Amino acid sequence: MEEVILGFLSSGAMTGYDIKQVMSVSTSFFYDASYGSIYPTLKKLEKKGFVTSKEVVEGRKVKVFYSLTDKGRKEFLKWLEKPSAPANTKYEFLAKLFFARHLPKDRLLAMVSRHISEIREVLSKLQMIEKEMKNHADTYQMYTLKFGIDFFTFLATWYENLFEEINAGTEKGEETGDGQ
Amino acid sequence: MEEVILGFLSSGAMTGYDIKQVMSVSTSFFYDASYGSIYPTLKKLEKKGFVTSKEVVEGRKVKVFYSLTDKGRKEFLKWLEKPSAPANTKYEFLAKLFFARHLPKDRLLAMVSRHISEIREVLSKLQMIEKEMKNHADTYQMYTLKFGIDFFTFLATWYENLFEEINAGTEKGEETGDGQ
DNA sequence: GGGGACATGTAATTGGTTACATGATTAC
DNA sequence: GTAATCATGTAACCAATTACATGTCCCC
Repeated sequence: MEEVILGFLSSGAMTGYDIKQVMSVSTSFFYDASYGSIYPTLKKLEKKGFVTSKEVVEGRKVKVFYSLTDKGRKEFLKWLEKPSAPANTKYEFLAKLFFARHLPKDRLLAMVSRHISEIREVLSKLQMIEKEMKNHADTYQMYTLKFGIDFFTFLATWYENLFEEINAGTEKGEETGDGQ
Repeated sequence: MEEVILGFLSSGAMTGYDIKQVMSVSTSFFYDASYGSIYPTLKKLEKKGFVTSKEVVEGRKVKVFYSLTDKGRKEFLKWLEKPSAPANTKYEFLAKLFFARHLPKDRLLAMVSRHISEIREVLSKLQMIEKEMKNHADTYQMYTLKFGIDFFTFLATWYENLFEEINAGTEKGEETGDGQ
């Protein structure tokens, strides 16, 4: 988290609020944070000397802008090159699929199709963002968006296949639900 | 987490150690936990009345077996049908890709290929598990494994494409690295 | 004057990890 | 006899969320 915030600040001073806004339209599908995490993290980063804050008065409102220090930039670049595991732990829906033998098939099918429509929702949101971002985002930011779109497309088709397979099983009259 | 443990117990009494073992060969790529999480969770579940424990003496060793109560089974089934978001937050490598403009391209390419080989490692591990599991896992457990294999295959090909695209860009002599 | 977006923050709690501590059993 | 794995657990710590608290600005 700390490093991601440094990353956002690497293209200029921002407020905590700004960071949250930018996150929610650019990285939220693979990296998100709440205000309750962002603000304290910024203070922590300041204490560590990775960022500096500047209060800017706008009318009678005071905004707090944070900017990277050299030390902070170094820290960020160090993080950037550090290898990171492909681990993608905690996918709740899949955990449910793992235990799906305890569910009657009609309920399971309902769950799967619900999941598919949620995936499709995210997908269309990402596609809208992609259109808006085109031009004023850099190549790599577009790649990550592309990843999101490709990934959720993969998910949608995967679960559509799953639906068909389960459905085919049902028609043949397999065992369903939880007798225990 | 609590519910996943209930899920494991739904097919019979197990020790905390057993749960961890089974997890690591069946769900670890989408759901994992440490002993320091499993044991306290089991005690918590017992306090809530979702499981009961039984100490079984084996030689001079004492194993603690946990089993589901009716209340626990109900809780588990309730969880199973509750909708869960497709959110897959915190994918560190993608966050790094998002900020990759700060990296010289050769370093980025090295990172990507490193990531690809880590993905391939997970993939071959999953394929081995699939062979072992075939027959003594149920349909749905095989589906989740299949998901893992398909997902990591997707990742590998996606990043291989990315590698080629970045590489093509380099050859044309694009801007590289971080001047700041 | 009320609702929504702007803007900043704290406190309580949750959910987990890592490291530590301990001891038995098995296999070499 | 010693290393690996089996087996259980606790304490310290950490990262992050939710809920709360406060207030401004702007538009209808």
